[in-house]
Amino acid sequence: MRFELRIGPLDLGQTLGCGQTFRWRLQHDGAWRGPLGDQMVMLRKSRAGVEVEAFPGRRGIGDAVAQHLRAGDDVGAIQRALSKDPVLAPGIRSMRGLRIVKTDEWECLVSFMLATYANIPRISKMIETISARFGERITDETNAFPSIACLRKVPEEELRRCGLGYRARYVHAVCEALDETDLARMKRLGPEELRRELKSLPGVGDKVADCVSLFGFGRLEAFPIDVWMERAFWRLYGQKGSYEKLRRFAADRFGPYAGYAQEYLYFNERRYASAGMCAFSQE
DNA sequence: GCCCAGGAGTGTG
DNA sequence: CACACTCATGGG
Repeated sequence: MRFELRIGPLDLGQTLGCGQTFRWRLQHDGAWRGPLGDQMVMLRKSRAGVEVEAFPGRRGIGDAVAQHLRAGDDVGAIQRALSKDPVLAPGIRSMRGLRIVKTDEWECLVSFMLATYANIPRISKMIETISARFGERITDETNAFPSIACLRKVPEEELRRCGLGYRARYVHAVCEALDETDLARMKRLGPEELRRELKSLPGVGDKVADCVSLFGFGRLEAFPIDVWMERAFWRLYGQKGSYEKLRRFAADRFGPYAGYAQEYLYFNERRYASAGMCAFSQE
C-alpha cells in the first residue's frame, strides 16, 4: 500500500532520528523505515508532506501514521508562540522540521525505562533484541514490539540475557504491575496524576515519567530533564537546582508546549557539545 | 583501556 | 532538602 500524507512542517531526520523513538532507521535511499504497531512503514519526504509505503498495508495504517506524526498539530503556531522567548528563538529556526511524535504508551514506557544510563545506540539495540525474541513477526527482519502479556511470560533472567542489565528487573516488575486496562485508564488522567502514577512504577523516576507523558501519552506540556537539559538551563538561563525547581521554571516559561521547547533545547545542546557551536543567543 | 550514557533506588547527613 | 553510592553493560 502506498499513499501520500499531507503534513508540514516535517523533517524526518529531526523527528525520527534520535531520542524520541528508537526503531526508525534511515535507509541508503533516504527513506525512513520502521515498525508501526504490527506493520512496517517507509516514509519518504514529498513536496506536500510524506509519501508512505506500508506492509502489509492493512486498513487504518493511514490514520496510524498521521497519529504517530501528530499531523493535526499546528507546529508553526507552536514555534511562533515559543519564539517569543528570545533565548529559544534562534534555536527553533534550525529545527523547523522537528515534530514531537506520538508513540505507543507501552512501548514508550519500556523504551525509556531501558534508556536509563544508556546511550541511544544501545537503547535501540536492547529494544530490537526484545522485539526479535518476544514480539510478533512482521517481516523476515522485523518484529513488532512485544505486548505486556507477551513480555510478562518472560523470566527476568531471560530479559537480562537480552543485554538489559539491571533494567531487566524493572521491566519484569512493571509487566506484573500493569495491564492494558491500566494504560487505558491512565490516558484519561490529568498531567500531574499521570505523572504520579507513572512514577509509582519500579524503574520510573521523574525523567522517565516525563518522557512517557510527552511521547507515549502525548502530553505536550511535559518537560523531561536530563543531563543535556541541565547543561542547557545553566548555560542559557543560569538555572540549576532540583528536578522540581527546573520543571517549574520550564512550565512557567514555556507553558502548554514545554515539550517542544525541551526538544529544541535538547537537540541544540547536543549540537553545541559536538560542534562547539551555539544557535542560541547567550543570556 | 577509558569514559560516559536522554537515571533510578536507596541510604545518609 | 542535598549528596553519595550502586546498579550492569556496551558504544564511541
